Amino acid sequence: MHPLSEQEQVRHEAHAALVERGINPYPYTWNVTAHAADVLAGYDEEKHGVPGEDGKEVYRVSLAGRIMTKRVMGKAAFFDLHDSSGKLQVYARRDDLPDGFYNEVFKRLLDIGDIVGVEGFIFKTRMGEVTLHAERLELLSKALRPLPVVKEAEGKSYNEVTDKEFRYRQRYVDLTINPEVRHVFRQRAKMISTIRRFLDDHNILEVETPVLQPLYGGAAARPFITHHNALDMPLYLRIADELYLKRLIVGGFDGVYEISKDFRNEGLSRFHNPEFTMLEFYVAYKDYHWMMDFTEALIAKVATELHGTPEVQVGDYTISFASPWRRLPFFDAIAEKTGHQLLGKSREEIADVARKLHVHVDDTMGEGKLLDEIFGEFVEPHLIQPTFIIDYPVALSPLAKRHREVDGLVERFEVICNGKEVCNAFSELNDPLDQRGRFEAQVALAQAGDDEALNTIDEDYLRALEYGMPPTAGIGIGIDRLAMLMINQTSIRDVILFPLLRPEAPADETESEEKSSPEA
RNA sequence: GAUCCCGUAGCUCAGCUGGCAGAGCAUCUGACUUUUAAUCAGAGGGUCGCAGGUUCGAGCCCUGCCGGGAUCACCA
Repeated sequence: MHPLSEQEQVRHEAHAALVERGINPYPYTWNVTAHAADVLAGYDEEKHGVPGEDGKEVYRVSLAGRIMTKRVMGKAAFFDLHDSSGKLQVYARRDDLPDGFYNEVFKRLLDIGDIVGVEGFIFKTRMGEVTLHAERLELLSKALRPLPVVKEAEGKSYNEVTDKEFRYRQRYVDLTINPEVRHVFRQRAKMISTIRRFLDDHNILEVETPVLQPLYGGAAARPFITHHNALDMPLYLRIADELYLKRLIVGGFDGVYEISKDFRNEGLSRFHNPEFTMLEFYVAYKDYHWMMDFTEALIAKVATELHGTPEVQVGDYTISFASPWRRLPFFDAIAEKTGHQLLGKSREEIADVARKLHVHVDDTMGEGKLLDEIFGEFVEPHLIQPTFIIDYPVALSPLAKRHREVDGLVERFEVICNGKEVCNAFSELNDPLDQRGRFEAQVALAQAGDDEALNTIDEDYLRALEYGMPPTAGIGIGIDRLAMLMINQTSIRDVILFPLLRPEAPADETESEEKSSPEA
């Protein structure tokens, strides 16, 4: 065990003293009849009175939560009880509690951070605060570590824990002391349940497909590799769900969706966590035009559920998710921002323009890559309101269907919002011969050294397509990035409960060294 | 992977030109039966991220390492 701080020693001693008195510091249940927020909403000064007051009803409740502040004044005390809904002040009086409890247990052995159950009646103090007058008070869980104490006055917080590392590593503490963090994750949950309900209501079936895959595909990214012992074979953690979900469309479902963790073995940043949540769905007999209408409706619905309006404040911008969103062809977007129309231009012409625009160019970059660079630098960061960028070059999109009118393009869109990609969707490529050709082009790229291109053709996926996949529209939506927008958070780590961090140094160095040393 | 910034008590932070390690909250002792950042009186609490170096002397300067943040690179 780590060496105990002074405050921890005090708490360990309190724990022992409680046991000594026959009080179990970790009892089994407490009958909760109300939450703090219910009480604050439900108390009515006209109607409710203290026991013995004529013509008034006594509002009795039983709550449970953490002691977060303690103001002791001799024979009576106030403390703030925080539960999942908020906080309620409790008034504890020596003479209203069992003999000795107030002086010897409450004052001496209960600390900030301890979880307690309180039963009593609600009244309003002289200062006008709705308060629970305790008639019964029990310890439900002793906190052996001191919780950082955050004080508040007139809407301002003092001594708030600001250290991001502390907050991410000990998210349980972050959630306990920062109510706005709980709010973020409630909003995230609401966002996901809204999406689920919307898809369910449209008869799109929720399915589960493999996380462990013998071949990975559906995106360009480096995978995590693991190993199955019994089969003695490598397995990859999925980087996307796409190819399995489309097999299910082949199988005859009209629509399927999956909300899943995907894994990409890449760097960490404000926008990237190695495991992240992806929503993908595929709907038969539809194309990307239908998908744009559907996506607008879905995301506007999410914004409205969360905020009561499709307008969302994101950083300095007010972003409106109300439909319709602007639909802007990829090449027109580049033309608009740079003045160069590159549609139909050769690789060399595009490279010339890129050089003129001071975009880094080298010989290994194909035209797709060059266009992507120009787009990423001159267009993407400037699109704040949600915008459909449509009709991408074929080279960038090995799983998308060729454009019905324009040669060299595919029917694909991305939604860009607040300067970042949130969705990627296509009319799905269902021609097995075309798909084989695109896979072969990927393999060629991989052999040329692109470590993100697929290096193996998924023959089973092609076999599925050869049986016939109906025309299908499909989309992937990055749930974490959508959450960042919807909840106005600037870092993906603030919308993921336990983001990946480097491991902490072992608490006891000497012990682990002894274990790992063969000579010890 | 690169660059810049940060790491001091449980928490928030100060620490000057290198000269005894500081404050508020929390903790402990005492007072106080409607307080609310409760108040009043007193006390204790430190591997200054880690390891070296320079110096009579290092929280402060130098080097390396560890951890975090931001930006970039990477990222269909």
